[in-house]
Amino acid sequence: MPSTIKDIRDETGLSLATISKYLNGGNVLPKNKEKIEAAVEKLHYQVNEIARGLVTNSTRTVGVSVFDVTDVFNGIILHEIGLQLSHLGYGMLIVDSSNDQTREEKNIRFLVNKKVDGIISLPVAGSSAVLNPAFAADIPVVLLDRQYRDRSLDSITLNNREAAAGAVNYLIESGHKKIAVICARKEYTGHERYEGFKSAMENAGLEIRKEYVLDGNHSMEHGYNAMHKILKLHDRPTAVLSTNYGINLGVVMALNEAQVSYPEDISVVGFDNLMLSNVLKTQLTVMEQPMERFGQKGVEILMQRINEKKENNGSLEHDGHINIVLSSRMHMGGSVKKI
Amino acid sequence: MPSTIKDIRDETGLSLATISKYLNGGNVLPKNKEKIEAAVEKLHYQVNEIARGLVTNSTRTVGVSVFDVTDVFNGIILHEIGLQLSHLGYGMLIVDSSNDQTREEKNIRFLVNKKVDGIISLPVAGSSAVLNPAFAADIPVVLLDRQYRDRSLDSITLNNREAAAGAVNYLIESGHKKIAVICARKEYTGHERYEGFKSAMENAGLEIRKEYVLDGNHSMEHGYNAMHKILKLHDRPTAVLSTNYGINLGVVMALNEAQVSYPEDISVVGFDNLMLSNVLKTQLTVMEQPMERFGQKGVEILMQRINEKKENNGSLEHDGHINIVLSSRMHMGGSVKKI
DNA sequence: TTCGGATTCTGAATGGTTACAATCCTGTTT
DNA sequence: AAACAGGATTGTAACCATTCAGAATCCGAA
Repeated sequence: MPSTIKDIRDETGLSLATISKYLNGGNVLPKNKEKIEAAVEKLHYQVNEIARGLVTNSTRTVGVSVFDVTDVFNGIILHEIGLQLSHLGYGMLIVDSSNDQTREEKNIRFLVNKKVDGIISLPVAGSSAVLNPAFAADIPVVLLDRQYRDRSLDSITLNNREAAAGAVNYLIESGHKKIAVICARKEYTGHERYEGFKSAMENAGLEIRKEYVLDGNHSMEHGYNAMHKILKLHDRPTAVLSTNYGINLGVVMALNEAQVSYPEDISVVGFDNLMLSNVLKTQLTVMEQPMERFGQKGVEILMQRINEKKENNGSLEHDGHINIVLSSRMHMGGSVKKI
Repeated sequence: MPSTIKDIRDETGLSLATISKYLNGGNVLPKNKEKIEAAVEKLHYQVNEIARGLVTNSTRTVGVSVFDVTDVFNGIILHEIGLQLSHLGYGMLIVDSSNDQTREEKNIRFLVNKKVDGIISLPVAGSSAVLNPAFAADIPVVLLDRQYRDRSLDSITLNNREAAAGAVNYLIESGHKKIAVICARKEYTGHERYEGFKSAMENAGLEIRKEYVLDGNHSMEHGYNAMHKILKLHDRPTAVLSTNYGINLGVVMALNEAQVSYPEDISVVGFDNLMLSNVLKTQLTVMEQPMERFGQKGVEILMQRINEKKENNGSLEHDGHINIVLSSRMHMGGSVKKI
């Protein structure tokens, strides 16, 4: 039903090659250019991307694998990636692993089958072996937010350790010594941030008390429960570091519910603001991630790899990997008291 | 680099047609079956979906257009759609409109260009004209969550009016007469829910006071500000209806901050629970949407249309449209006081 | 031998791109 | 003025990986 390049040929009397050339930005005589344009207009012609993809061996589509679509963080990054890609005329095929590595493996295989030009992965974690099908097919991959411990790959991550350490140092400078952390050590970023917390405490010669380390996962629920536990301690810390947005939310809810106010009764430093910031009477002091930069840089590096591959005639090899480490910045709220 | 069906031919000595037939489930002699399987194994052959798509004129990909990827509601629905599609061997091409109709129009065009087999749209709103390219290309479309006012299309929606009316009736049965609503009348679901509120009030012969209708958008911020406004009224309502999850969040935060407790000081009925439910000491009574059903039904109806189209060999015509209206159910929390 | 069902093969088709050959055109040389 | 060089434009035909009618072949039974 939709018109093809052959209809344009019949309409203009030109050859397929000439039309194709013009459609791809080549030079043709002015009068032919007009003929083609008129025919395209008249027949509502649109290039068939599938057919084009078959011969050029490229789909102008990148696969994006996320560990959890329902996560706000993922949402924001997807948004930015989609924006960047659409500027470049690329589409994105999104697959969701629901934090399940088996699913992730299937998803990667699926993307490879769909012949995506590249893959951006916000990995579940675990082993980089899930990416093997992509490597076997010479499809460039860029990691976002998390890295693998067993293999070095192109990646964009946050300076998680420095960020957490910075937050802790700020608390220390403000006079705090008894500092608790609500964290998720088994998650990649959670682990890194805990390590940052730890080294800052150690550098300052401060004790890390066992009951001040509330380990769980990056969720509102964990933040809420952990904060309640902290409030019940006979020897309360004077400050708390929350290592994730979900945890922030839970912390604030628990504080409100217990009618404990910050920074008067306890100081809080969190990670990421998002919509929370619009609502609180006293804004939280948080380490902010440059969310949009994740998406932008991810697309940028991936495109670089895709182009390199084209120049190498399809072979994907380069020496070494690009690891971009984004800086967080401290957003000053009013949730830390000087003591 | 990856092996093609021709490599299988060279390996087995069979013809392309026979191999293709077997690969698509046809009958071949046992010895040939073995040969093919061995060759496939040896060469790691995978069908090239692009080439197959070119000739079968189907991509086994559906386009999903969402009004905002960063919205939790969208995230959950995407998750479910992805799950269903992957069971069927379909992929999803997600495009994000950021609540911008111009972008939505571009996105639809993009999906059409990518030759998706069908489109599921959680529309921004406005005019159904944005879908014209899809109709022109005979691509089936199913609407989720929202409908257009200017054209009837296949859709899955919630019984928004009944849901809101049910919530209000429950408040009325509990003895409330002064009921406020925090809503978003310019959004599709918000409008419907407000209408439900209105008719329930009118049926009960209750007055809708202007200062009890807090109109804005479906956001935490609006819920927060509106609740604060309500608390400042000299003649406070005894109950509040929140028409959206974001609003719920803001309402709870405002109440906590003002140290007004529910249901003692004021009763609250909301929409949707999500992670909020894990956290509150007193759970909110809410109208719950069957989120997963949106995704499931959406995929189901779309597949039905795709198959109908195949049977009609390529023509997309059917008499009438399917409108599935999902029922919400009331989740009893403890946020409503009998008075 | 013939018939007929099952299987296999041939070759066209899908909608484009692209290397290379052919043609056109203009300006320069003889 | 004719011949020619050479760059720009156009056309021819192969190719991409697959599917699918329809023709050809095979094989066992009658």
